Amino acid sequence: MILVDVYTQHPILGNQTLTYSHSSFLKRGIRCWVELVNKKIVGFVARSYEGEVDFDVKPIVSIIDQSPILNEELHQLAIQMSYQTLSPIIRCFQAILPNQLRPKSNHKTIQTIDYVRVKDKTLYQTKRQRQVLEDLSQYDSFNYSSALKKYKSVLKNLIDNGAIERFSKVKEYVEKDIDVQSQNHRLTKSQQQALDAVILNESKTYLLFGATGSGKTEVYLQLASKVLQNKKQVLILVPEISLTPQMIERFQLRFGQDIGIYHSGLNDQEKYEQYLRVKNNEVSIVVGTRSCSFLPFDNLGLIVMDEEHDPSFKQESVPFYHALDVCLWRSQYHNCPLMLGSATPSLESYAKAYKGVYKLLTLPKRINDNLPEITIVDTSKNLRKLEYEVLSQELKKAIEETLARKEQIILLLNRRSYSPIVQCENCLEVLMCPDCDTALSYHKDNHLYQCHTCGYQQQDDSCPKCHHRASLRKGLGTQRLEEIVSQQFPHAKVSRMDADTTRLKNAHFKILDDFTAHRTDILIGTQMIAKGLDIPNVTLVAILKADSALYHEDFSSSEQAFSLILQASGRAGRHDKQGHVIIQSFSSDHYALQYALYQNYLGFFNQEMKYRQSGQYPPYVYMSEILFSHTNKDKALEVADLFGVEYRKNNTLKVLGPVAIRKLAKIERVRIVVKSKNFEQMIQVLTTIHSLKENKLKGVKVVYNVKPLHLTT
DNA sequence: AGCACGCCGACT
DNA sequence: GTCGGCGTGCTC
Repeated sequence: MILVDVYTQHPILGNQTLTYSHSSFLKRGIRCWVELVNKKIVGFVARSYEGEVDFDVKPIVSIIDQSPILNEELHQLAIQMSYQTLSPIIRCFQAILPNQLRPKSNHKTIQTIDYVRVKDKTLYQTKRQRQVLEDLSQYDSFNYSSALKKYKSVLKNLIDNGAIERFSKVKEYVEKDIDVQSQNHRLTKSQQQALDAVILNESKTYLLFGATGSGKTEVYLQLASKVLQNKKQVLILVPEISLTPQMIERFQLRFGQDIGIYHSGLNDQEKYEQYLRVKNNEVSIVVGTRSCSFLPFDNLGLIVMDEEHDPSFKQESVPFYHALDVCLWRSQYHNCPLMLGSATPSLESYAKAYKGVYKLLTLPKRINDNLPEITIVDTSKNLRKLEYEVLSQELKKAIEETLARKEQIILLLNRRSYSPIVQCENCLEVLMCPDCDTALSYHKDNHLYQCHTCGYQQQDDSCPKCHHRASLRKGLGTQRLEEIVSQQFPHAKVSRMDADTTRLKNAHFKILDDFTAHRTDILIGTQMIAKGLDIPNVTLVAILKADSALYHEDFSSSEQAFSLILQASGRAGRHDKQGHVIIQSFSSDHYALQYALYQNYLGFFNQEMKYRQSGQYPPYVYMSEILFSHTNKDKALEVADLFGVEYRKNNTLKVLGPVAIRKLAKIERVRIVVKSKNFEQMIQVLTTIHSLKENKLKGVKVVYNVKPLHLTT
């Protein structure tokens, strides 16, 4: 009997396969329909062989693919990723494949378009039919629905006769015509040095360290055109929000239509079209976000990861991979350089560059030599005043002056909603989400109390404790900030960009477009507007609660705050105009703010590395987070304890926890953190203990977040 | 995850 | 004697 082992999308089966029978051998990586407890699900062939088993095997229902849908490289990558992230391999396949091809049970069908073509020109009965055949024989193929509109029933008759054949093809990307701009792009001396330092056809990682506006993009562009001349492919990864129309345009103008763009604004079909263009070698340069790191290039010559420090490169769900690890792996496989670029590199990357693991390339100063002036306003003095000022006197004055000069302003506040805390006016009880350990936020636009972690909303504002009205709205969110700014500056046009206003497809493009075209004066937003924007007329950027990132104590909170301020200040005065940055903060003497004030990355790096060393945090150790979840807290704790005891038996690991953390959508969660000096060893210990104890889980779900960027709260 | 099996209390 | 509560265990 021919047996086939398949991976299936099944929550409890980790990397175990199920065995089915089939009439012939199947190559690994072929998808098929199989039956599992009366349900038809998609399976992914792991291996097939001749053999017998002692249980009843069911036959494979049907085969989906004629040939494997993952090439050898991506198959190996999936195996590696599954090992390093401790995630089921099927989840890695899913991450690698475009949604349309994912081995789930409910995948959508791939869109096809129907065409007609002439098969036999002699098969006509009427004059009209002869005419139609004559018309259509001019084309290799003709769109079916437009042919039907044109020829109506004559076409149908000809199809019935067999004179015309109807067939379908997968819907394909239609190439756009773009004029290529062939100007002379002069490089500065340091840009040229950076460009010359990169060795093509060799797997090496470079860190291009340069402030915003120092011309990193031009280095990428010139490097890319060198690689394209060698007939190799280029992958450029950017954070989602940096993929603005201006950025896309810049690449398109340089390389013409031979470029793929991949962002979250595309739907599954559009993403699949881009995927096919890469697979069929129709495109040799792609600019896109995290998921692009898996595109099926067969001859990569360069990978660029812009804004390398950006947390959006790490996926915050299973398989919790970091695009940087994927890029490192692919750079080795294709023997090509990997270039990381940032003004505020992650501590880990800069430390590697410092040690010589990565080659450090520095772009020293802004092209126009015009750094913004940064001011810190200490709002802790304000606190004691009766009326707490949202906008300090200094900030108000700066806004007025900027508006008077007809220049634009960005206000950053890392909290959406109108007010993030709602209290009962009688007993001061805070309104909480019934399903999560999260306070409800008040949204003024729809008068709803919403939970930002699970999406729960309610209209009722009665206190669950004393049934009085909960009408004390405390704290400041972007909605309220928008209201205050509009009141204080009635002549300014204000717009807001946060998760609430960008929910609709392409909504953020529109908001940014209006701001770029100066149809709005003041843009208020959460940190999504801190990155990538390049608007010449913005000369004032203010961060309203710069230390909010420093509050939730986490090993990386200083790094996040420092990077946010420097990224945001990079938005101010990027061209000939003098920029100004105002930072409002309660803890103005914090070193992250002080080093940001002087734009001193190296100073911050050195101080932060001391803290990381004394606390034994990354990059001095490798860290993993293990999350246990169940509706019942005691059950989750019990299983976590079991794992914790095993971890502690291994003296190469430092183990923290287990501790119960915030409940999320009725699911109780328990966390263990382990640290190790040796990455490989850490993975092996976690893997061994997992296989030892996985039969003791009893419904408790375990997920691993290897090398988390921050701890789960 | 679902779904069947199974062992104990409340009820026609 | 039966209906149904949900604890336990399996899925090729």
